[in-house]
Amino acid sequence: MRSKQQAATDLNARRRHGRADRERALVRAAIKLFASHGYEATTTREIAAYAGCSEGLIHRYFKSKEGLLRAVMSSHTSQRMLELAEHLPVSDSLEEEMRQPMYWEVNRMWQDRNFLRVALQRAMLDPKIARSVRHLGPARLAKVIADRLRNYQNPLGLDDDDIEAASNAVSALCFVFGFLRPAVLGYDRKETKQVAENAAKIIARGLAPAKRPLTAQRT
Amino acid sequence: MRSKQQAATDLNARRRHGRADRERALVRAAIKLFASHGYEATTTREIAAYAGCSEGLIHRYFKSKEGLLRAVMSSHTSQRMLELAEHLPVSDSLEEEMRQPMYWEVNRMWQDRNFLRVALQRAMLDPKIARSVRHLGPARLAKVIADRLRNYQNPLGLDDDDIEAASNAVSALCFVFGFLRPAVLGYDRKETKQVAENAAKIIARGLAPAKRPLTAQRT
Amino acid sequence: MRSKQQAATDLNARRRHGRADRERALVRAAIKLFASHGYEATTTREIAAYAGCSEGLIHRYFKSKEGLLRAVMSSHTSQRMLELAEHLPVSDSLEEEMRQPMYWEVNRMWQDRNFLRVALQRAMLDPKIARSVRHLGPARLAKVIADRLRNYQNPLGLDDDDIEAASNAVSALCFVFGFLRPAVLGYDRKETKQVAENAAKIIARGLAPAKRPLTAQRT
Amino acid sequence: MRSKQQAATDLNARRRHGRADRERALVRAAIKLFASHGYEATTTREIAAYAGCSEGLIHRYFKSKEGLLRAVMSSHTSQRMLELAEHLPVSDSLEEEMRQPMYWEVNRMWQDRNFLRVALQRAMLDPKIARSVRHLGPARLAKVIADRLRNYQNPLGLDDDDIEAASNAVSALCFVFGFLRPAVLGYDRKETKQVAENAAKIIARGLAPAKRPLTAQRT
DNA sequence: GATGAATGAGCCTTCATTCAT
DNA sequence: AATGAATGAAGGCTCATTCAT
Repeated sequence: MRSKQQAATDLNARRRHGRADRERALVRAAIKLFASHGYEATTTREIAAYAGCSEGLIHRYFKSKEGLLRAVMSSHTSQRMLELAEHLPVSDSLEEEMRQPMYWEVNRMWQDRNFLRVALQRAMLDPKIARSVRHLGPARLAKVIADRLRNYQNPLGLDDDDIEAASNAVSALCFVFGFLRPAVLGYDRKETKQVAENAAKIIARGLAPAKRPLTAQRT
Repeated sequence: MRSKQQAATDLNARRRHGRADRERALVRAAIKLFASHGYEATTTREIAAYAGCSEGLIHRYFKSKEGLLRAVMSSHTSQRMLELAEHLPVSDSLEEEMRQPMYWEVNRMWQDRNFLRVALQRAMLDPKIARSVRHLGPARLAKVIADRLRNYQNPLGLDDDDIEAASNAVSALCFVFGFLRPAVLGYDRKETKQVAENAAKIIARGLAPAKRPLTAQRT
Repeated sequence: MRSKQQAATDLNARRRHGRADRERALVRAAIKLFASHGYEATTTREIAAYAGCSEGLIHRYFKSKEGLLRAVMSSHTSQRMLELAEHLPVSDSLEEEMRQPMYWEVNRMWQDRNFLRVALQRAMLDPKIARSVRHLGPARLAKVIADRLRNYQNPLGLDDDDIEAASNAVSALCFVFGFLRPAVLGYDRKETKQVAENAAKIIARGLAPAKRPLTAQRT
Repeated sequence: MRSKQQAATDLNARRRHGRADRERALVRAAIKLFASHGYEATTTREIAAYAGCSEGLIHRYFKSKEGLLRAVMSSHTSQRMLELAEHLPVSDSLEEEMRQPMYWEVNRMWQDRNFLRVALQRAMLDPKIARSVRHLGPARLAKVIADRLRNYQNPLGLDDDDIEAASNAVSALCFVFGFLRPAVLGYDRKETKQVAENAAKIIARGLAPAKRPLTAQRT
């Protein structure tokens, strides 16, 4: 037989669980609708309807429409940080060191394209959001790549500015070919991925121009 | 003494001029305000006040707020097309062939940053605008660069896929380092320009990797 | 102690009641204001204020100002149809057969004068409303009177065209003396009623000219 | 050779003529458009376009939109007063005494239906207009008929209340069958005219029911 | 806690009126 | 005197937010 207290705990758990579910549903609905119609043009009623719950909940859970937007923004920024570095195996060529994170990131951007649309929209209007996007977005990938290249640096003697430039360039290419072109401008996704890959190769070649080809070909 | 006809012409000219001035003022105000607050959050009153004329004029000239947006969109798309190719001198190195259009474009993007914010905003919400941005935006620069590289191709024997990838990569870098990072995410502009330039160098090197070293070795 | 179900029922009832009350209040306010200022010149704000509720409710309940007008139009047209025929007792003289419906109708028109003003206004501007007014308005009363006269026809041998003309004439007199003159043109109501009654007598006499005088003389 | 003064006079005449023409055109346009769309829903721009002149003229000539309405109202009320009585020949039967003015009036109402629509619209909204319509409208015809009947009275010994009732009834029938039913409610015009005529006959018969038969019997 | 009906501030738009030419 | 471009007040309608149930 369960104690009263335990029953209450269960109830709270259920409640909290119910609440967490609804919150997630609302955030997901908001991402979807903000992404396609824009934040301003999306009504709280639409969001509630899409999430399958009542309009008032938005204000209970998130205080306001803007609060929901804040929840949307923090829903993705927190967890994605660490995923990248951990999931990537070390590879044995410079080209692979660039291609692998790029591949991973291009796919992630496609998955998160709705969130990215919202984030980009708002970053253009709100400097505060712009700042957080700046730290969590391009810098993240560039840092990971730069670290990898630096690990590669010693034997090859890569220039530090070159590492900086190359890693940031790859980060930029991920954004453009992984998100902007296919998800916003309607480019064919396979083609953009291919172009991105080719571009990565060229950059890798440019980073250590004499290295691979010469040694490889000469031997 | 002025003839009647001339007076009438002057009158028409003045009137048309007055109207054209006001239209331009409204379009400029709209670009500025749409860019900073977003299209939806900008009220027609604000636009009229910022442009220094009455609200009704927006509807007289542009039919509706959306009509003003259309005017905004076509205000930049029409003329910029041809400017790029014509203003650039031919240069004697591959690196220069890439750096020059990039330099030109990065500066242009900074000048047009407000317009670009509006265009990007709307492209994310309206597939029709997305399509026109796609054709007038990235494709334009990539084409110019690709043509230049192709002129360079014969003596060097550049691969066609490489040209495609490199020119599109440079186009992407222009967007990110010329607009997105400095104008949206608040990066320092000089730094982004430097990174862009370095990246262009790397790409140029990567495009013709055997070039400098090989010729050097050949001699 | 009331059961949960009953409480819920009460709640629904109260809610539905509350809504029905507000709807009626809005429709009544609209009739009153449309009648005195005209449909176009009446603002939704005025209507809401007069009805004692908020402006947004008009659009929630009736979709638009025009929707409220439609509600106004159907608020009276539906129920009045059958009332007339059923409430009138059969009488024993031709004159009474005409006077009774006329009396009933003249009073009804006065009661509904505001609605009639709105209906007449809109019928002049909207052929669709004109059509419905035509079927529900003059035709209704004329039909009732004609039926009564036809029941009287056999013993008297009334001409069918005469019945048609007389019943339509009475219907017209009701409109003019029951509504137009007192409610629109500001005639004294008692006088117009008296004139209507006298006119009805004349028509009754004209319908069966030899009838009454002859029988009167026979006694 | 014409003197300077005469030339100026001609010019004034032409000018005044031009102005009078334009005024008439504006009034006619206003009647047409007020009648079909209503006063409020008709824009001054539409009126000016329909009349073929500029919008500003309305305010120059009539001071305001309402001033144009006043001009519309007085454009018909002044001249129609006297026409009726003068154009009708004396007839030799009671029935003809009623049918002739009715015929005349029913046709006139059809011709003036647009003006009548405007007048009726405004009379419902503005007591001042209602009063003038009341004096110029129903009273006019009723008076003419009553006078005619009174001329007929002496030999027949008609009751004064009957004359009052009958003439007002005919006036009412003219309005309903000459204007309201055909021009507002969309009834077939020929049918309404026929019904009106038949009703007039019945009233004539009712006015002097015993006349033909009774006098025959009395002798 | 959850609901959704009610609120009202504020938007886009229209249009009578003014005024410079 | 005539034009029609410019004005700005006010209307219908939407929608984030509140609150009674």
